[in-house]
Amino acid sequence: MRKDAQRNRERLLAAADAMFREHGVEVSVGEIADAAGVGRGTLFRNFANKDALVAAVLGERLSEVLDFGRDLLEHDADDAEVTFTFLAGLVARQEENRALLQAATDELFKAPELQRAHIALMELFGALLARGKRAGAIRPEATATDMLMLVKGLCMFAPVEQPLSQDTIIRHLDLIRAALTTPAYSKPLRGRPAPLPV
Amino acid sequence: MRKDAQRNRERLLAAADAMFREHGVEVSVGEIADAAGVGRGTLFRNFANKDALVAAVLGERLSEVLDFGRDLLEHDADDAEVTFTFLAGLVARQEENRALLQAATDELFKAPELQRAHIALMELFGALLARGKRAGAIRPEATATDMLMLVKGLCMFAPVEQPLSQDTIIRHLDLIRAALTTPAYSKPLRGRPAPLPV
DNA sequence: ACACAAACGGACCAGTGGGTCCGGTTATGC
DNA sequence: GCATAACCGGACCCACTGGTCCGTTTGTGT
Repeated sequence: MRKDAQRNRERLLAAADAMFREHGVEVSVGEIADAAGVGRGTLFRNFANKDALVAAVLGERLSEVLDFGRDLLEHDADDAEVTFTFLAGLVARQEENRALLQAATDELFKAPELQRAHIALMELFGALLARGKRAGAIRPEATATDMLMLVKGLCMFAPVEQPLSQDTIIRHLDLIRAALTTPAYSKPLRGRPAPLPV
Repeated sequence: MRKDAQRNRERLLAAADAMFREHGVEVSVGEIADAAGVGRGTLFRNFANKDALVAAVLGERLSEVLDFGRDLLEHDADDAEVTFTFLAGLVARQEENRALLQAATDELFKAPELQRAHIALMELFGALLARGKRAGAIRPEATATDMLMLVKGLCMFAPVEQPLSQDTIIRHLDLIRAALTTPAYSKPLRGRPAPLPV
């Protein structure tokens, strides 16, 4: 592979990533190519079609999340809290990834590379929950799927163009906590009046 | 207003409703007009633009939900459970409305008619929760906004084309219940192994 | 029955999307 | 430094979208 080719591929990935974060996955391939400073032709030579590009970027993001979670699993000693530490961290950097997660349809996950990532993610969730359960902090019946649901709910809550307020995020994290926590460990939600407009 | 005009308007609303349910709010106006058996011109004479059509249908759906909730509020005596009865009912007919709810952006809610509906919805949520709290079943800090978040999370969980399995729905309802319920009232989630594929 | 406004519907428009193609350019092995 | 294949980029293509326009049809009041 010629090195200019590789450089262009990286530029494309970086540009796509940036555009997806900012404008959602709907941005046109043209805009991405422009942002990367290459022609459309180059884009399609590197990625068979737009979905392939999305999948590639999503794959990168997922592996970051996996790294983060595994690191936590290895170095965080607090069994009762790891899950929530993880979720908080996830959400902190989630604002950037919301667009991708929203685009993460089943269709996209047919790519074998992403399938592996997904399985790995579920295993990670399982491992985190297991520690919480061992400590008696997480309901024994809670599953990795539950956790995925809750996180997805947060990501999907609003369209990408409408960034989530800090308030919304905190509130949502509290809800997730309440849903997963064992009664003995449950803390009251932060009380706050409900603002009427969405 | 000529009566054929009115008939066409109703046909359009019905067709739009059906198409939105089945294919999501992305269907083109052309398809909607075709399904209604009228020309595009007729569509745009009744609704200034596509958003107006979506808003009109969404308004109808919302008012159904409001009716359902208010009825429950009036006739269901079980304070501790009304909220969950409502949610279960909502979700039962939610499969049909998911597309609309997913399309319910802030942009859309600028229509004053929808703004009123939204406020009414929040008041309904508030009233339902209030009864639960009175019975000690709902966490006192839970707000209408929380409830909206949880419901939205369920609706947004997957794209419209991918119908939610009964399993997913039940599971999600359990999570919502866990998140809103007071420890004293909490029941264990239905335990079920986590299927790996999304 | 008739006249006429109201309503119709589909041809049409401009804009935008993903994806292709090919004449020119550039890195690389010799 | 040269030949050559890999690689480039943007002009181009077609499908499709929301929205407009206008010649034709149709309901309705008299």
